[in-house]
Amino acid sequence: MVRTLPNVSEQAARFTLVREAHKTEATEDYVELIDDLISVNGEARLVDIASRMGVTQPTASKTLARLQRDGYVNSEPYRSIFLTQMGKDLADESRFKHEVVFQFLLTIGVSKEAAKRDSEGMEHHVSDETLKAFKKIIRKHQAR
Amino acid sequence: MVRTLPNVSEQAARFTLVREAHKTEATEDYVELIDDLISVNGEARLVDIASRMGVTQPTASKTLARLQRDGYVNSEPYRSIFLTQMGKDLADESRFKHEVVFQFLLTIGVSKEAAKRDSEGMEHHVSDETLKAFKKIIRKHQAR
DNA sequence: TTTATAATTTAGCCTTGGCTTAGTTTATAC
DNA sequence: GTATAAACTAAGCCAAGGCTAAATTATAAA
Ligand SMILES: [Mn+2]
Ligand SMILES: [Mn+2]
Ligand SMILES: [Mn+2]
Ligand SMILES: [Mn+2]
Repeated sequence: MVRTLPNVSEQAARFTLVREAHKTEATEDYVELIDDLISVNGEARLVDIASRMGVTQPTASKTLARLQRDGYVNSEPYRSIFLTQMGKDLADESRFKHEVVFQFLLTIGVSKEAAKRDSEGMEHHVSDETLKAFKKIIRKHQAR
Repeated sequence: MVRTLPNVSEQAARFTLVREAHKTEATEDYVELIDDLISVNGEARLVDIASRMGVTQPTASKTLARLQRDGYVNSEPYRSIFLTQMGKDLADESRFKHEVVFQFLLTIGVSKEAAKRDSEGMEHHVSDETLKAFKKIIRKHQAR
């Protein structure tokens, strides 16, 4: 039972914000993965990006073309993928947020598997304020 | 710095799961809103659904046609929207999950505005296990 | 060094979920 | 009871992000 409805424009603004977040999700997940591949494998190949994202190679290829168009990556045809400075910055930021959410879930007693799964989606919808609250709780827990 | 990469198929499965969640997001948000409109206004009109979702009427109309096709709502042309039993069940489930996430954020000290904003996105990526952990913390906090 | 395999791209298809513009129906006001 | 306004639908466009099938390029093996 809902007795009152939220303010129309504020509710609309929230849904709009979630839609904005969805637009940047693919970008964040891709640059984070590319950065991980580079740091572990020395390079990021399309075949690995595709298999780790769980999509076909043509799908990954098309997404990477968008990322290149938008200035996050660059690459020569048939060669591996590099991050631009902008891409590297976004990767670092995304990984940090992802890690905080993951560690937070572990801290409140969620299993490692569930924490991995849920943080992959939640990370894109956590504001700086909420992230700060998460960090505080992680810190408090570590200090015991 | 990432020293090791996660298992390929497990990582892929997590991304696939997030993509699955995205597919049901619109449905969950719509049926929850429709149910709220019915319980407060007595009926759910397209014009209100559109303005509260922050989209144009044609966009809402098309989405509702999909929901009808998929068995969540029904309606006659130019008339208000009704939930099927399946739609009502999903609305209840969605609202409950949404409410738990919202209350949880308040509990850990996030402001009401940020909690409203973040819960609108997070709700769709929270597993039953995480939801249980959230509920436990809310309960603990209420008991003081 | 040729040949086979693996990686990548190209082309073309689909659904979702946005939009605008224009037409139709319903409700309201006079 | 008719005119106007509001609500809704129809048509058509677009981008993102999935897919398959086929062509191309690069790499590895014989
Ligand atoms: Mn991430
Ligand atoms: Mn993610
Ligand atoms: Mn909700
Ligand atoms: Mn939502």
